Amino acid sequence: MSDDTQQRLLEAAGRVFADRGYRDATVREICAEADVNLAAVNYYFGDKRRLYIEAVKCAHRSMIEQVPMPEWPPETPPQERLQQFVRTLLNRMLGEKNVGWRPRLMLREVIEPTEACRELVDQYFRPHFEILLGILRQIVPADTPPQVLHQLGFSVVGQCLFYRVAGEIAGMMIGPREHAAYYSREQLADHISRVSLAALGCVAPFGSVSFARGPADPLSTSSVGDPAEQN
Amino acid sequence: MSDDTQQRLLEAAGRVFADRGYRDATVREICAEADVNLAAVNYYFGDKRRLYIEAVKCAHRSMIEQVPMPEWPPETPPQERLQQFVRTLLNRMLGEKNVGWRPRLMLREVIEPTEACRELVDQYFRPHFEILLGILRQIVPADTPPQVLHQLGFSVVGQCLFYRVAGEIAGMMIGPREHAAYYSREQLADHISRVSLAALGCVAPFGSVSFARGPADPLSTSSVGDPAEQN
DNA sequence: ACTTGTTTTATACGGTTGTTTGGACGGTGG
DNA sequence: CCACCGTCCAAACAACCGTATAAAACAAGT
Repeated sequence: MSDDTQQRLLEAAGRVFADRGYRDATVREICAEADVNLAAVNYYFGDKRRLYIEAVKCAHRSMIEQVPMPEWPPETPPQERLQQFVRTLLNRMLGEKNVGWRPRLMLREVIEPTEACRELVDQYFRPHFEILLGILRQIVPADTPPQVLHQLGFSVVGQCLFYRVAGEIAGMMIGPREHAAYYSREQLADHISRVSLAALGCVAPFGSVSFARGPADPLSTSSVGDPAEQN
Repeated sequence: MSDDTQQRLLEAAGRVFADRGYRDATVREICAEADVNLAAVNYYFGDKRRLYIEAVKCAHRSMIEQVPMPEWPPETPPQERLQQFVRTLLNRMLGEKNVGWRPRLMLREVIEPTEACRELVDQYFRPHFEILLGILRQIVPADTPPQVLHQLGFSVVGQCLFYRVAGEIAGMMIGPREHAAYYSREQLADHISRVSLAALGCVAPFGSVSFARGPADPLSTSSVGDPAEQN
């Protein structure tokens, strides 16, 4: 039964690559973690590089089925879809309880793409980005140029990615108490959804007060009126 | 004069560490780049790790004076300040013409903080974040809770950070033509400012047309959006 | 039981790494 | 002139890396 050791090797490789990086991770440590012989990596994958590539593929494959995208009934309003999309995205990026190494491994691939990257883009990132674009298309005017739509998508994704990339730094800046009280995944997802929907004009903006008394701008006066928020 | 070789060593270390990573960068390559003897790193810094720490400090120190924050006259409207802040942030993150290694080095430190990190937070990130918070405070209502303000700041920073972290992937997804046409720093800064200001209610939101003439949408008034709810 | 093919093991090899060392060089004060 | 001191250099060191190999263990068909 080679399937067992091969699978165990893939998972151990994913873990070690994720928190040591490609060069820092040694095949010896990976094999020790997987409890297989040192030569197994050469026997099954031939190479450290090919082991890495397969580990990345395996990681993203099992992450898809771990946190699947929600299925919406056809009449679900786009605002609700966006909110749930953000929630799912954040859950994937921050990782589930004991598989936190998977998103970390993918993040490394995002920051400096290797050979495993193109497949990751085609099979993982682009399909999900298309879902997001589909949601946004239902919200913005029909004549919105595609590049604007794309950058809107990147704005949503970027807000989520921030807490994966700089979460530790953010925690340092606000202190542990505020972090513990206001940075759960649900709270973050709610905030990001609200910012995005406000930018899209679906919910009330954050600073409507100073907007109400701003300079007479034909664009802004004709837009969203004022949801009675006069604090 | 040791000061010369020491400084040259620091800069070369910054460059090599930035695009090779800590472990991948060899002291041999650093010394070759700096055109000094291999033993110099041990003579001046004692250790590879301490050389790295000093290189990070040196990098962020010289980056501050490279792209300074704009000085605003006291009556500058916060909208304009935010726009220029985003522009500066983006310029720093994507790097100036021939010093692109500095932000890359700092990004590595953000993603997995080491010993040099706390100093970076105290001297670099927090002061600039405070500037951003000061701008936002002038826009949102006075009774906005601090944690909401902080997360608004993170939403702005996150949108910028995205193009530093995932810029390559983004380029893969949209194709080289759209990237060349719409992803200059000025265009990205304008987009991010517009999204942020729209979320804050300072400019018209993106979906105002479809929002204004759309069917009486129950969501925008009752379900998701009503700002009466407080978390 | 013997052969055949697959999987696992122990061990070895060449190369690269960070670090150390002993001394050469070149000014400076006595 | 000489000893001194900070700086630099070439060479070497021990440790560890990825990879290769040959033999052992195993499974299964005949």
